[in-house]
Order: sequence, then C-alpha cells, then structure tokens
Amino acid sequence: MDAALALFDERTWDGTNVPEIAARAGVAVGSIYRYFPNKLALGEAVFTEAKAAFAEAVVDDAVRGADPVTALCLVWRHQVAFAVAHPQAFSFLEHQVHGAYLRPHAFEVGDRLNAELVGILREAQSIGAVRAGDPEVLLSMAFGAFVGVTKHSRASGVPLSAYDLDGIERAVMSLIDFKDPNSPEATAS
Amino acid sequence: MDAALALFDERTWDGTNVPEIAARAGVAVGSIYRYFPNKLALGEAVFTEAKAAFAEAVVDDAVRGADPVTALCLVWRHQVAFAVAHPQAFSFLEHQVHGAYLRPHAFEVGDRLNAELVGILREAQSIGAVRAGDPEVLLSMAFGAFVGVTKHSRASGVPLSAYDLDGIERAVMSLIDFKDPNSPEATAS
Amino acid sequence: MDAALALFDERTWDGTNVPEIAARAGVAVGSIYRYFPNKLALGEAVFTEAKAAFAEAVVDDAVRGADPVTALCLVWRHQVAFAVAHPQAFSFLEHQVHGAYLRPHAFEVGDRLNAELVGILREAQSIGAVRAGDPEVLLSMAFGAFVGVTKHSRASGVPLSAYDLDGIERAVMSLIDFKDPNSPEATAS
Amino acid sequence: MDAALALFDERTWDGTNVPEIAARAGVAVGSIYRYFPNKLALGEAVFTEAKAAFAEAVVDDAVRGADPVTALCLVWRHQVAFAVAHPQAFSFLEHQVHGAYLRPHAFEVGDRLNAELVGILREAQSIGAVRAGDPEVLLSMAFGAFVGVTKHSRASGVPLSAYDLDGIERAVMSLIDFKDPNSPEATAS
DNA sequence: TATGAATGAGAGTTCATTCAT
DNA sequence: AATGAATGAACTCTCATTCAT
Repeated sequence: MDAALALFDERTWDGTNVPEIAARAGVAVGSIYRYFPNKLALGEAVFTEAKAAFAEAVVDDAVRGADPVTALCLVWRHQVAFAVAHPQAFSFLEHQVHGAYLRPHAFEVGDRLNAELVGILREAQSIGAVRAGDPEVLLSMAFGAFVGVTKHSRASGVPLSAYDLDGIERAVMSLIDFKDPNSPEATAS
Repeated sequence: MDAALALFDERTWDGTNVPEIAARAGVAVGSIYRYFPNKLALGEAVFTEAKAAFAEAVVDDAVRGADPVTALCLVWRHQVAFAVAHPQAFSFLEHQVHGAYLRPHAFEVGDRLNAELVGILREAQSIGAVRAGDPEVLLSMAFGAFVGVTKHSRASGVPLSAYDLDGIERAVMSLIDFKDPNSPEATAS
Repeated sequence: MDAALALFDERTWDGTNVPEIAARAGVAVGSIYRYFPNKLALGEAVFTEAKAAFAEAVVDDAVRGADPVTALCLVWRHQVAFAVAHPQAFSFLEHQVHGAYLRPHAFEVGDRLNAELVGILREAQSIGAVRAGDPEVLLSMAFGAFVGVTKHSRASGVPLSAYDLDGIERAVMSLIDFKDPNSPEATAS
Repeated sequence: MDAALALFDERTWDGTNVPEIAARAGVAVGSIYRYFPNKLALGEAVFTEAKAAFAEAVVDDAVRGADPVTALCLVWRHQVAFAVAHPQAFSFLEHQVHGAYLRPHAFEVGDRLNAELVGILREAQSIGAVRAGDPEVLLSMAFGAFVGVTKHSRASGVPLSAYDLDGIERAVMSLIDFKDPNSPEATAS
C-alpha cells in the first residue's frame, strides 16, 4: 500500500499500473491480488486508510475535549505535523480527482472530519474568536492556504519542515481573523 | 479541445480515453488525430492553452502599468473572474499531477506568470503594503486559499459566483496583511 | 499508376497507403478513387499493366515468326531491354507475394507468356539447340539467373546497363547449353 | 516465430497482422508482446534468425577447410538441402522487400555470408575452375537460377525434392563454367 | 502463500474510403 | 473533375486479471 500510495500520488490512479506497484513494492503481481480483489479496491483502500489516518491525526481526544480556541490551534498543528510526516499521503488526498475508483462510502470519513472542524469553527465564531462568514468556506480557505504551501514544497523540492511554519500559521490565523479572547491583548481592547 | 478539457478535468488525462473525447466533441476518433499527433500532444495543447489563457487574463497591461497595490487588487479580481468564467480550465490547471503528458517546456508560461506575480508581491513588501516573508510562499498561500474555495464550490455544486467573493477577498487580504499605504486608515495609524 | 508502381515496388502493396500514392503522384486522395474503385483494384491494374507490357515486350511478332534459336536470342534481349527501361516494373513483377490483391484472372497474361516461352524452349530442345530437361524448370533457371542480376543491381545501386550484359547472356546460354545448330562451330562437331 | 515466418512468407510483413500470428501459433496476442517489444522487432527476429540459420547451413567448417572446388560443391548442396528442409524460410529470405522492418544491422549476417561466398568464387576463378567475370554477379546468377527453381516449386505445388536436383546442379555448374581441374576430363584437355 | 507467464478486452492509432465543397 | 477533411473499422499495443507452478 505504501508503494501504491507513492505511485498514485506521482502518477494518478489511472496512470499507475499494477505491475509497477508490484515492482515498487518488491512483490509479484499476483501477490497484490491475494490481498485486494482488484485495482479499484486497492485504490479505495489506499485512499480510505490515508484519509482515516489524517482524520485521526487532526482531531484527537485532546482536540475534542478542548475549548474552540485551543482546538483550532491543535488542529492546525496536527495538520502540519501530518503533512510533514506523510507528505505523499497528504498530497494524494488533495488530488482533485478521486471519483474514478471511489464508491460514495469512501468519502464518509472525510465528511465526518469536515463536519467536526466546521463545528469547531462555528463555536469559535460564536465567541468572537474568528471572523464571521460561512464556516465551510472559511475552512476551505485556511486549509487551501496550507495546501498551497505543500504544493510549493513539492514543486521546489524543499521539505515542508524547512519552511517558516510559524509565519505560515500567523498568516492563516490572520486569514480567519483569529484572536484568543482570553489573551491580554484581546481583553484590553 | 473543450471536450478534452472537460473530461481531463473530470477524470484525469490518464482516465480519459480518446473515443470518449470524440463522442463528447461530436466528432469521429480519427478526426482528433488530424489535429493532434497523439493523446499526449492533445493533453499538452489543452494544458498549455488553458495556462496561457489564465496567464493572459491575470496579468494584463493594466496590471503591468500599475503600482503594486493596485496591481495586487487587479490580479486578485482577474483571477476570480477567470475562475468564474472558466471553472473547468481553472480546476484542471490546479490538478496536482500533470507530469505524465507534459514536457518541460509546457511549464514555461506558468513559471513566467509566477515570476511576475512574485515580483509584484516583492514590490508591495518593499513599500510595506504586504506582510514580510518569502513572497513565493505568500503567493502560494493566497492562491491556495482561493483554490480551496473553488474546490468547495465544485464539491458543493454551488457556482463560484454565488459565494461572498468580497468577504473572500477581505480574508485573503488579511492573510497577506495587505493595507493600502495611501488609504486614510493606514496613514492615520 | 507510376507512383503506385514505384511505391508498391519499394514497400509492398500492403505496406503502401493511398495517401502516400496520392502525394507521390501529386494529386488528391479522392482523385485516385475516381479512377479505381479501391486500393485492390489499383494494385491489380498496376500489376496487370506491368505484366502485359512485359509480355508484349518479350514476345513480339518477330519472336513469333522466328525459328526457336533466333526466338530465344530475341526473347533474351527483349527481357534485358525491358528490365533496363523499366526496372521498377520488372522488380515489382518479381515480388514473391502478390496473392493479397490479385484475383486469379490477373495471372492469365503471365501464364500465357510462360506457355509461349516454354513452347519455344521445347522446340529448341527438339532440334538439340538446348539442354534436355523439363523446359519449365529450364526457363525458371534462366530467368531466375537474370532476376538475380537485377537484384544485385538494385542492391548495389549500379544501373543494369552498367553490367557486362553480353557476359551475362553467354553465361545463361551456357546454363541452358544453348548452341546454334547452324553455326560453324556446332556443325563442325 | 514459426507461425510468424509462415505468415510473413505467405502474406508479407505488412500484410500479416498480429492476431493472425497469435492464432496460428495458438497463443494469445499479448503473449507475443512478452517476447517482442513490437511487430517490427518480431519481423527483425524472424528475418535475422532465418538468415543466420541459412548462413550457418551453407558455409560450415567443412566448407571453410576445403579447397575452392570442393567448397563450391558443398555450398551448392547445403543450399539445396536448406531450401528442401526449410522452404518457407528460404522463400521468405528471398522476398524482394524487407526494408520496412529491418534496421541496417539485420543485413550484416547476409553480407558476411555473401562476402565469404564471393571469396570462394574468386579463389576458384584464380585457379581457372570457374568462368571469369565479376564474382558477385556470377554468384547472383547462380543463386538466382536456384531461386527460380524454388519459385517454380512453390507455384506448381511440387516439392523441391521431386525435382531433378542433379540436373539443376549440372546446369548451374555450366552457368559458372565450372570444371574440376583435377578431374581426368579436365586434365586431358 | 508467492510467483509471473499467459490471457484477451480495451485503449491508442492508422488508413481505406466517402462526400460536401 | 478535383479536393482533402471526416469517418470508423481494423490494426498495434497495454495492462488488469488469472492460474498453473
């Protein structure tokens, strides 16, 4: 599955053939078919696993137990940590086209994650910690901004860890107009 | 080429077959091969044309003649207008994987555009109109944030024009910490 | 038809496509189809015309009116003259594979020619002017020997006319053990 | 390769399609492509193998160790034996058109064989065992005469072995004016 | 359980033929 | 009558999948 993920990310699901995956994994073609009924199922498994790992990494119990402000910070850092640790998985999940080999249920994990994040954002809005506006759109923008950086990282060949991640965080926090209502600066105003 | 663009966007270059393109275009398979030597060349032509159209739309003479502050505003609006007018082309250009069918020279137009935008951003930074930091990264983030919105638009089925585009612009301007140094508010501080 | 002959000779009937023929002839593809119902018919016409021209050149009225000894000499020289004048037609006729595009009747002219030549040879044998043995085989050998020279000519790029055609004739005459029964040398023995 | 040889001989390389070859060989189309990268390479392999087998059959160590007179006789008989044993290979090699699918190096074996035979002929000429004249042309004629017989054999459907092969040999020996300088008859004159 | 040669449906491409101009 | 763009059947080649070893 690692080999498959790497190739799907580099070349698309359609653009990758099973012999290549087998070669990269160092096994025979037939062996892949002992664990997956077909290429479709392999694609689905790779996508689903990556998405689940991402979801689990981003929203853990600490996030769920925290107040929206802390939660947002944690989510952001988890996301960055995942992208640093699993750049291929992160990039693959961001491909624009997954429809060819995914049945609807494959999107459930992602949708659930999205709903949780939107909930956090909405709560944060309700206490004035974040800019007003459709929270789904706000999420898309904040996440999109980070995806933009990861694309730049891949294109330039510079690993994500070499970027000014704090500066990036500050910029995205400006994007959503984030301010900790408990911080002295905020209460002063 | 329109039919090809639509299908490449929906299904990936590898995931689209030539008879499908022909059917969508309402022509015979052989006719495609009168104008393109092979599927690769068709993909390249579609990509190159879309990229050139985008580049021309985003940076026009008005942008080139303007001061960096005005230029940034214009660029933003041009970009939005292009995405509204040509959602498939915009989305296709944002696919993460184009390497399979593009020879290096196909990236030249995009690189040139990027260099121009980075130049504008750098100028804006030098007069304090924009947040400090690697301008390439800043550009990736701002552009990425917008791409995030277009993805949301496609996924939700809501056309981009139905979004609060002004709100989005304001958020991204916050992202880059943009302030017009000539505006009264800015001079007041 | 000249263009077609040249290409069929160079590349085989199957290996030649109609647009190429049109291009070589300096006409449009459609124009070919005004004169020939299809490529098959064109091939047949080219073959039949070449064969008829050869047959007519080799056995003319002079040959038909002459005694077998003179006839043989004339036939030989006619054949050589034809190969010198129309090397492509000669070579094309000697291709081993014509079956794909010829209906049986296309072979009639060739068979008739062959029968005539065999007849001459048989007469010559009957007066002791030529070696004994199956005249068809003798003809194949004598003709084959000349074809061998024409192949050499094509392969080496040296025109047939530059060869020692008299020496070749003498050799082939030895092959069939030809001797003019009226010549002094022959009567002497 | 046997199936391919048979079909190439019957129908030309261009006139044979891959499914036909597969069917004749009793394998699937794809299997052919496991052993040959493409049809061109298959053609080349068939030609090269046939040519090498012919060359090896015609000039063996016995020929190389013998005096020119003996060598010529051996070469002749080897050639005849090859044509009797492998009529399709012999006929295929004699096709006039091979250029479409052969790269230059495919001709090397044939050229080498030719050079060896010409060498033998030249030696034979130097001791007066063979008619004077360009040995390449002499070779073309002698070989062509035999090819003529094989053509006749194929056209008539009579197997080569049913021909008067001794008579044919005598005729061709006359063609090259061959006489064993050690034979009593020769020494007598 | 692992292998990879074999399979054949289907993809990319060619080209004989047609027909509006 | 001549043209050549358009057509689609047929060809070359690929690759997901199977199965004897």
